[in-house]
Amino acid sequence: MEKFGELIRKHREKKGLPLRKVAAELDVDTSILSKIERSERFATSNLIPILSKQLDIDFKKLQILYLTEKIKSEYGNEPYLVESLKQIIKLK
Amino acid sequence: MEKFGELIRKHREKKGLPLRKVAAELDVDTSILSKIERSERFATSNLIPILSKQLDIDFKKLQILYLTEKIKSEYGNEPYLVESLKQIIKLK
DNA sequence: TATACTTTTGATAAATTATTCCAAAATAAA
DNA sequence: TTTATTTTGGAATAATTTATCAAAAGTATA
Repeated sequence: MEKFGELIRKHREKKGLPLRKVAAELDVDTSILSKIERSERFATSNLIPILSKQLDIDFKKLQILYLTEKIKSEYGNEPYLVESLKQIIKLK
Repeated sequence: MEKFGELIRKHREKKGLPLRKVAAELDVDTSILSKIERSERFATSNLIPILSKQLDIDFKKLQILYLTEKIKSEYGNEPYLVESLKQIIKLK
């Protein structure tokens, strides 16, 4: 599966926007966006809708990608994770 | 669904153990265990196996309960959470 | 009631983790 | 080369989580 960072980089480059410009819209330092695009760190959740809009990426797609990576990185090693996730889905 | 804290309290009382005793096994202050039992805070994940053993609670059951509550509290309000969880399950 | 014991509460502290900022180095484009 | 962009790493900051402690409240029993 395509990574979050790769996706936004791809879209940013397609639009010919420099990190500098997009980072300004997000109100973060260029270095932070650079790290996000290279998966060196996670975006904060408030950035998702802005990225979606600025880069014309479907919000649902971006949000799912974001959550998937975040939760996997945080809980990926926990035993019985899948069972737990199924439980959460059932309860929703 | 029964809460994590309720479950361990139920088992602790069934065994007639004071908070003090179980807290000592967990190497935490009594007040912390009290708060965990009343769902005022989460257990740390290293406590789960100890609780399981000391209180004769099935580890799988306890772990799933723990993860379920933790993830729900952290991500419960995120849009497309269910879709994301399904994605994670699929990838596993 | 008095005593001992257990549990709860809340405030503060400590520790951990996440995030940001900055500057210099590296890379790419003009 | 020059200019702009991107990457990198470290230091600083902020935010969150977790722990500690002491006092108050509650419970049980003599």
